[in-house]
Amino acid sequence: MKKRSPTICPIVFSLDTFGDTWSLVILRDILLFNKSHFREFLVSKEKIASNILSARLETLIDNGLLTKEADMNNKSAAIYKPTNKTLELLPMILEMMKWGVRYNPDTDRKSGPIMHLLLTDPEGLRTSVVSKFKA
Amino acid sequence: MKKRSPTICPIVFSLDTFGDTWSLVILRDILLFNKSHFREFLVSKEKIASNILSARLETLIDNGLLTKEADMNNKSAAIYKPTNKTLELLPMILEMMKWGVRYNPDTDRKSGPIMHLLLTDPEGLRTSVVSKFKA
DNA sequence: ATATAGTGGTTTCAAATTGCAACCGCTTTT
DNA sequence: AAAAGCGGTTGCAATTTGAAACCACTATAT
Repeated sequence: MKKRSPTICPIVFSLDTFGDTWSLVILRDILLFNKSHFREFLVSKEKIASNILSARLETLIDNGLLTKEADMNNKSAAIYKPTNKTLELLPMILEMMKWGVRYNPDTDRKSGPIMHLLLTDPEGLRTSVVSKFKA
Repeated sequence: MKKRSPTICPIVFSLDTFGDTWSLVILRDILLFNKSHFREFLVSKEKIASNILSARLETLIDNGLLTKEADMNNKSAAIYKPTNKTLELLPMILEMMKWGVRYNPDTDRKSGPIMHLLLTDPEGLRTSVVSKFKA
């Protein structure tokens, strides 16, 4: 993943931190779809390649957005979790989703409680995601 | 710029629409720094190459985020303007900026009224940007 | 204990994208 | 008539991506 030099612009900083094709897809899977394992990220509809996934997880950890810890139930398994830095990204992610729903005619509006909450009570959705990981 | 297939996910839709390395930098220059000409985008600190700029402007127009019109003061000049679709992206952009300011120690917090407004009255900042283009 | 399947990856390599630099045609200014 | 401004395009090398195969280790089933 390409990097620009240190920037004074908050937008560019954000783009350099998570603004590639895959990082937000991974964070979505973690924050909204309760995924935490390498293999789970591989099977999402967007079909990320395992080498790319590996690289992105590494930069997300380097950027302080994810932690990696051992799964105590399975020595060969790793668990990826969001940090506070990532949870504080939720307002932006929810605004992005609102915009996406508004302009993407293919949006899956009905299925699942997430889309419904997004449109009726986004702040409630945010706090419920946060509390899921603060627990 | 790479594209994924039609998606039901609002996040992926957003990423496919403006989620590359340069689109939000261009939109920032237009929305916040009052730029509208090709040459103006070229001289921003991030140093976008002219061929890439050309390609991005084209996809932004194709995606309905920009319009291109002739500059009546100069036959060889073009003016790029944001659409409503872009103005509705401001909530997301402002949340992205808030997060960037919070986590980027290099952020230029003092200079210019934008950073001050972002932290004290983001909604006022949003409406002032909108009215700038609705006028 | 032995084989099978699950886990988190790495390696290889071709194809696509990016980025730099030079160049271009048209218009406006001097 | 010359020079500078405008919005680009072209050519090409370097980087990044993506698909597929492969791998070492762990856990499970027989």
